Amino acid sequence: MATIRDVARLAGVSISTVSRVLNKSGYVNIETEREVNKAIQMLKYEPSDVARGLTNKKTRTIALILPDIVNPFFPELSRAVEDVARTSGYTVIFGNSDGQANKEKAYINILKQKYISGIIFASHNLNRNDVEYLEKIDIPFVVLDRAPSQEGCTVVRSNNFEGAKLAVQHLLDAGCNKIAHIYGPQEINTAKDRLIGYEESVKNFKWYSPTLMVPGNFKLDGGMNAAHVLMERHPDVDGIFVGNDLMAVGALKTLLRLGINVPNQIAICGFDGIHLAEAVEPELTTIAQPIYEMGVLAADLLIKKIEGAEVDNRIYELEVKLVPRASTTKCI
Amino acid sequence: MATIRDVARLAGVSISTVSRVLNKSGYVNIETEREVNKAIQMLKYEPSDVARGLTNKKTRTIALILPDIVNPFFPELSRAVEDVARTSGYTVIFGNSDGQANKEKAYINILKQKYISGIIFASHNLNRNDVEYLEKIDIPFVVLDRAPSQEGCTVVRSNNFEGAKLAVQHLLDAGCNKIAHIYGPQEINTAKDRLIGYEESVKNFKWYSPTLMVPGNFKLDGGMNAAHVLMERHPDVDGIFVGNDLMAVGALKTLLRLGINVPNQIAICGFDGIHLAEAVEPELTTIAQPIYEMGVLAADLLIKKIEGAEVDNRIYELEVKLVPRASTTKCI
DNA sequence: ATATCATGTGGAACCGCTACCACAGATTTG
DNA sequence: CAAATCTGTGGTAGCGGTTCCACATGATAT
Repeated sequence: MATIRDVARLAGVSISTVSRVLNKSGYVNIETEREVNKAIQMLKYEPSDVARGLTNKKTRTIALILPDIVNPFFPELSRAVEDVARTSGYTVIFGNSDGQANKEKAYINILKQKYISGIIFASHNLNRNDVEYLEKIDIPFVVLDRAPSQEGCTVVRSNNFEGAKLAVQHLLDAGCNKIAHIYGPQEINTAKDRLIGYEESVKNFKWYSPTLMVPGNFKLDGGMNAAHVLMERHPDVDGIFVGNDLMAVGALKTLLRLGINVPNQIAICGFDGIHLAEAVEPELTTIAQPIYEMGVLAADLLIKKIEGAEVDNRIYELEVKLVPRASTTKCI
Repeated sequence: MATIRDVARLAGVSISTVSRVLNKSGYVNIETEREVNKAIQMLKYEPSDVARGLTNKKTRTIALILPDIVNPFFPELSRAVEDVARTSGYTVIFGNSDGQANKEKAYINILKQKYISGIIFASHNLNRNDVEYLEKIDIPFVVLDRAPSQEGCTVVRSNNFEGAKLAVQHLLDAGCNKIAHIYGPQEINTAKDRLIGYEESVKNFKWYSPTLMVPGNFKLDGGMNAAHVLMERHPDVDGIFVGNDLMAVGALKTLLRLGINVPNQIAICGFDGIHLAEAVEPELTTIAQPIYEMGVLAADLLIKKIEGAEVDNRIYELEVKLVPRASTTKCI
């Protein structure tokens, strides 16, 4: 591994000069620059990121902390982040927090020691303290989905409330007359917003009842169980808006097993827009979040912050989109 | 951020001594050690990984290069790698190569500059040159699934050949009398092994014909298309062994749409054991690879190599397991 | 009693790079 | 024409660690 000294020696200049051409900083004679570049080529020299990191306190590495990469929402998001990072010359470290605050804290610490350039938190548990700490140690960060109570964060998310209304409206348009909702853990903001959106949309219907809202855990089995509960409580529902696609697929399974025709007897609409929704039969209608775009935006914002550009510390809200598929297309 | 010097000053010793207690190297008086530790605690000191990296050429960071994290096989694998890494004090960088050799090369270069400690390649395109290069620059690595032609690599994979035989046998046991196979890209070793396993198992049956083998791309749509092709060619098949779960789910979709009863008219068996197989209805019988264990093993082996332990450069082959589910459980 | 060795500690070079400072000659400026 | 400014380059002090070497004791061996 050639070092900057080797290049300097070969080019017959000082290391300062090499550093200058490397960083395009300060004055360098065009001739000299050519010589240096020639030497760099000959030695196949590449500056050590680690040595740079030591002086700069920045390592062109960003971290992505998410609850669990196995949850199908996150791979696509990660892909987006990695794509942006790579093309911008960054590298990405990923960590699973399982939504546990201590794992997150531990990661923050490790990342600090590594002079990580910035962090993206996906649906996590940051609190005021964490935010203050991150600001104190001066690590730029962007939050996905969940806005810490404290203002002053850059947050990327999509419009869950409107999405929920969209879902209900779609089910109504599809001819449903009694629409239930399976909701996710209420500690999670997105789940809450979707629940509120549902409630708001249906509360004035005569058929509305609070018992139409059944809790789930945002996972497959949660959706399966919730659908069972729902069928016992309200055998007459003919439409279900499920808080996320994973649970919606679970609910679909339950209904199919019960011999219920989807969509003709009961229509289902999910939320998220993950690929899984297209894998099942009938394919799942869903309110699609622009997952990839969210990842891209988060990564872009983070990199802007890292590189010192002014970034509004506000909530960047992206629009969701109804994707109608077979699970809500009743055949007359 | 406290540095080692701060600790030394507070403890009233030299930085050499602090370094010694940090690394438990050399002699340190038990008293002194206590003092130093007290100072470390008081200052909340944590050594900088970057500075350490500069001297050690190692950064307690491993990289995981995979084709595409969006492919449902990889999140689980990644999770395993990250779990092991974290508990061993390592951090993981991940990169998507899309199976493109140039992206892989680019990553190797970047990782070298970052003094990465080691790399795990998942189903990638390493060739002799790459292997030689990695050995030359002395970066430990482990390969998943695909063994580069050159020997001397540590490879983790599962027994795809036996798995395929298991699948065929299971379909036969389930009462199938004409079994087709949808296979994956033959550049991929695993796909090839599974195809060979299939062929070997069925070639002596009178119903066997090479046209029972239909190509797919290891993706959902590939499975869908292949199933169509198959149904036109051989409307009388009553069992399909599909080269991976993703395509199997696609095939299942096609069959269901054609109004074919699965498993009664046609039974389906996939390969991989990804969660998706349980999300569909009927649930998919599959030959499960121990995905998580493979990740754990790969990470363990890599870390052993990094830390200088002797690791056999051989193929570590794990057993697959038949997981019978509804898609092959014919009702009489 | 002297040589040898295990124990304990500090000094300083070095890892590879950046950035500040100093210096010198060429150009501008007032 | 002296002063100020621009251009171009080299020297060197860090960044925060690790590690080798030197040195001082007290204990053990010969």
